[in-house]
Amino acid sequence: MASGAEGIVDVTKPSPTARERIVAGAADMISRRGLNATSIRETAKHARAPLGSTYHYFPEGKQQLATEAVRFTGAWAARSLRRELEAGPVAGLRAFLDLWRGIVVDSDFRAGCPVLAVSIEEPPAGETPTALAAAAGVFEEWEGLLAGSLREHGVEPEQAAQLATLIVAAVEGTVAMCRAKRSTQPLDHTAAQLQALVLGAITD
Amino acid sequence: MASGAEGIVDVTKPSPTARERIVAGAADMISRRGLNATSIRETAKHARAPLGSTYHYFPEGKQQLATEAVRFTGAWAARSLRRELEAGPVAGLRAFLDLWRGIVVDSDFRAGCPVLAVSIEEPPAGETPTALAAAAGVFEEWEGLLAGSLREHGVEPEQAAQLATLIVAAVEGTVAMCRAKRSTQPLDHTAAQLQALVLGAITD
DNA sequence: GCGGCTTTATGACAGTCGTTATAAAGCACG
DNA sequence: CGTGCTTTATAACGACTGTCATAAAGCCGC
Repeated sequence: MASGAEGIVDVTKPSPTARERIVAGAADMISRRGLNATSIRETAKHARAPLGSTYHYFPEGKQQLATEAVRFTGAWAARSLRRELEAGPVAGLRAFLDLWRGIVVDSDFRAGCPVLAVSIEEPPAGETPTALAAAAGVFEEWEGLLAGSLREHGVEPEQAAQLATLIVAAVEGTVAMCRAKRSTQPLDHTAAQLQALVLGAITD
Repeated sequence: MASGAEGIVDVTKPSPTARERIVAGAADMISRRGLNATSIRETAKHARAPLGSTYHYFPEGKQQLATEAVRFTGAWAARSLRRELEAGPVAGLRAFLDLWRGIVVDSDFRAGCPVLAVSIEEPPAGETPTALAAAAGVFEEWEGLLAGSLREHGVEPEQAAQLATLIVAAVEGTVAMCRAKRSTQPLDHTAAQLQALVLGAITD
């Protein structure tokens, strides 16, 4: 059975609740198949939870589940990013890259970023689904963390914001390219370029 | 009705055949909803072609249609890229960025890149769908064009290859971020950073 | 033990999906 | 006129979808 979710699940908690398992499993499945191809039935089965439970925990249905999956992944990456950024932007960048490299490699190039997957689903006319808004928020959180660290190391605010956007966008795009090519070479290329870029931007 | 396909269709050809309309429409729909959410029925309706015609022109079904849609988009972007790169890597980069900016803006942040959309669909166990392989080929073609131009302007081969990967990945990721945020600001950030990067890398 | 809440279980609804089969229509060529 | 090929039309197949309703089970504090 698909076992990629374990990479995202917080292993410090020994026995996650059924609700947490559903969210983590949904994040994993969305990162593999996209939002539309992820059915609530399989999500429940993947978490060994009954279908009824899904609508018990997420009464607003699929949108709510997707929204929580996006936020879950966002917080998971932000946690790691925040921790590693204490050692500076280069260390944070490396951690961010390694995080997604792990997802891609461990899944044999079958999983990626669920936030990206949700971002490229066409919203219904006239409205913005909560999951899409959550994806925008996650991107902003990641960018904010990176930009803040860059500023703390002497990068001008505007330059820091631009560079943070580039980092997040490049990593997301690179993960997708790695999946298509079934190779980590794009990640190697992007890592080298981004590291040199950050090194040249900071003042220490 | 959705009218984003016109941006991709070659307007120099006055009356595209039914087959071409189906492919262009499929590329547009995949760029909006992803591969799985794009049904053959709607693809046919979108191209004002009967469902039966779809299986007449694409006897291998959805995979074949997706493959041709990916290649179609890849060739369309490569054509523009090749033309603008004659004026140098900076001009090529700008054209590549503007190309996708147009898709995003004209669709009111509802469309993106179908190549990326196909790249993030989980392949069936053990095999690589032709559409996914086509996506990898398109990425490689775009990277090759950019890297070649960079080399012609004095960039070392390895550096050129890495920078080309970064450009393609960043643009793809940025387009997705623009859709989530419903804003072109990510593209502005990425454009500024990539332009400065290319300018600093070339020798003229 | 026992009400009252949370969670699970089961089944059904109307709809869409990819795909195939079969037949009708359009149409160029001799 | 007719023959043969391309294209369209229509219907059907089994499978899957999100969602909801309803009932059973589990489990808490009292």
